[in-house]
Amino acid sequence: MSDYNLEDINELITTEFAKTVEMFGLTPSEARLFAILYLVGVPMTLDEMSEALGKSKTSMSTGIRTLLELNLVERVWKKGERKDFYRADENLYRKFMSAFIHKWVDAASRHKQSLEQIETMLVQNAENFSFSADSKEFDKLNDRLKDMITFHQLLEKAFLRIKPTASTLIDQKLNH
Amino acid sequence: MSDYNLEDINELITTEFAKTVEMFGLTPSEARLFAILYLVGVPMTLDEMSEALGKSKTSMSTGIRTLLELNLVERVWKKGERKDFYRADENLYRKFMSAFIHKWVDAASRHKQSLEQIETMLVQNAENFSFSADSKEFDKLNDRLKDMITFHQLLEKAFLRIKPTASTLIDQKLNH
DNA sequence: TTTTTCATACAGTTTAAACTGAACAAACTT
DNA sequence: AAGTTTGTTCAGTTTAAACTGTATGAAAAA
Repeated sequence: MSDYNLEDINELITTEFAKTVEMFGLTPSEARLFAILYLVGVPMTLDEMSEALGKSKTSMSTGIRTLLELNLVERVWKKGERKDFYRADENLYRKFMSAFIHKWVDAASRHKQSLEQIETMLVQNAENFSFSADSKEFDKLNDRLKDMITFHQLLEKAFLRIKPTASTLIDQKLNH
Repeated sequence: MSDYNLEDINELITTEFAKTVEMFGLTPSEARLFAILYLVGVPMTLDEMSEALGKSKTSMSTGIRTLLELNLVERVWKKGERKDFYRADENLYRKFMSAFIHKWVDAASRHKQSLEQIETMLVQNAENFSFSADSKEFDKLNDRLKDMITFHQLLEKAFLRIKPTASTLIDQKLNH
């Protein structure tokens, strides 16, 4: 039988789990940081993370800030301790889905608005193009813009439909 | 009234649309390439793309290959033409959702399998840890592994629920 | 108050990604 | 067959991202 020690296994799990975290748009470093934080389970200090990842404290500081902004990690206060402690939330699915959905819906919505503004602007300037060789190009652009805006609307809806709680999925299972 | 020419507006739309495409994990260059391809509407050659983006033909070649692999772009054959032509599919939503869902479900599934293998391996070596100080660590790891695997299962399901056709969304609208 | 301990800003360095031009190979033209 | 045209490979370069160490400031300890 192959024999691994727990450290090796920890390493294997971290590497594998980090890959999934990367899917959510995090960099390899950020993903690995989160993976370790989650696997360790107990809150860690910047120095401990630095030690665990073999990277500078500065890197940990910036990395943890990203994770904080995404709300994937939280700072915990410990009595009598001066250092900051951070821990990864237990509920992986809820946290990731919330962060992910929020980020996407938000971006899709903003980009849609921008395109709508461009469309308005284009239509306002319609006369400038209507009597020239640009007429056909104008029509095509207008057409494409409408398709893009529809695309963004569909994206928003699709991502909003993903419920950030696991319970919803279980409910649906029962309905089958 | 502000006056833009069509070229400026084209530029605006391209830039804005590319941002959305980037959300799907494409690099800024790839996203911009797709945006132009979509906006132009007609199939383009590598040289035309190179001209339109102000980048080398080599870049276009590698960029278009990525888009092809994601199935976001297709090669079209033109009678009497020696050059390759490429066009972006009309149906944005369907294409992007298909590509996206496939990529994600696939990755989630693979990573889940890896974690399951590690879990099996861990349990097989359980005796090695049961009588040592590692016992508690072993339990924690095992626990974490189970949570991760569940997380991956939920991810798979959640992404599979996103239908890659807009019609589904319309149907749901009617049911309200 | 002075000293220590911590997190973060910043400038400089290292590392990785994107990009380019020359060379090549395959397909076509003459 | 010889010469073009076209897409891709590859080595080298440029550009951008990641990372580090020193410096700074804030908070706690002495």
